[in-house]
Amino acid sequence: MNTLSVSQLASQAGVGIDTVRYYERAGLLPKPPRRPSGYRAYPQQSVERLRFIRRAKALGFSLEEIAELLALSDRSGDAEQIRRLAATRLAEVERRIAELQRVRDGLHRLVDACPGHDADTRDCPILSALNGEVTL
Amino acid sequence: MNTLSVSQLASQAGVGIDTVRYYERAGLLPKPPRRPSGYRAYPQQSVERLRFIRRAKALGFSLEEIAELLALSDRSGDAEQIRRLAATRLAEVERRIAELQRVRDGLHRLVDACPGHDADTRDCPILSALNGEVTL
DNA sequence: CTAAACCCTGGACCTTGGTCCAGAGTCAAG
DNA sequence: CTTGACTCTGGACCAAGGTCCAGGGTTTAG
Repeated sequence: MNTLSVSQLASQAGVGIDTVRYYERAGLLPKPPRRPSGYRAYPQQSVERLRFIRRAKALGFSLEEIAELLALSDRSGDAEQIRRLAATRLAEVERRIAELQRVRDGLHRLVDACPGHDADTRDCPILSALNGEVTL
Repeated sequence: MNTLSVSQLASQAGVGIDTVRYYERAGLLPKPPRRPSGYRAYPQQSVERLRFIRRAKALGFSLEEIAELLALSDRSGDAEQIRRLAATRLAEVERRIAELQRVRDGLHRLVDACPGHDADTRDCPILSALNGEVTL
């Protein structure tokens, strides 16, 4: 047979069985035809669809956004909407990076200011900074 | 009276009432004395403690790590342990930034490759990339 | 004195992306 | 035919960090 059981699909796509069914519930994976017993019988295509999801997830798209990408990709319309989704994601990633860089700089100053051993917690500059007594 | 009710404390520290009680349950805020009615009566100090928590949270410490910082700060021992916690956090933030930069670069390539309008989703390079047909 | 505003507790609920389970049915090998 | 592996469903549960609610008691201003 050239259809796949749920466990075959899962292992070929590198995800868990429960994940496959979860994606179906979430509308990311179309409901597959069933064998008379009720077992899911996936077409080979589904492997690619799951891999698409994995790649998009790796780029930080939420499952909801991925559902949108898939819907657009299924409908064959204007590529502009796809570009917009990616650009939005990109902007958010850049915002997040900038935020983390601020956090990193703050932590850096704390760590650099701390003498390590030879200091008591009572006058640890990290604690002072967190207490707002000084601004590093 | 120079003690604070839970709502006074919350508003002075800039957090929600429920958050104060949540922090108490989580062990971040010591259980305050109670008035005969059972109402919590916080010392002024508690405002600073909550602000400490807010600053540490802004630096990406989890509540569990903050509990540790507070415990160390209460005990007055060696500042080295504090430094270690901050350094660990810093390393993790740096790891996360590097990861997001990879994501950003991937998204950048996608967005740059997409012609926007004038292309059909059938040959949108973003979808091709997500489908694994090409590697940008 | 009364009404509004406050506080108490314990527990339910939220988000995201799954993971696990019980109880029942199905399939393949020997 | 039996045994073990597989599958089905619906729902519970997890992390983290809160947020909200009901049903009751308290406090305070007017």
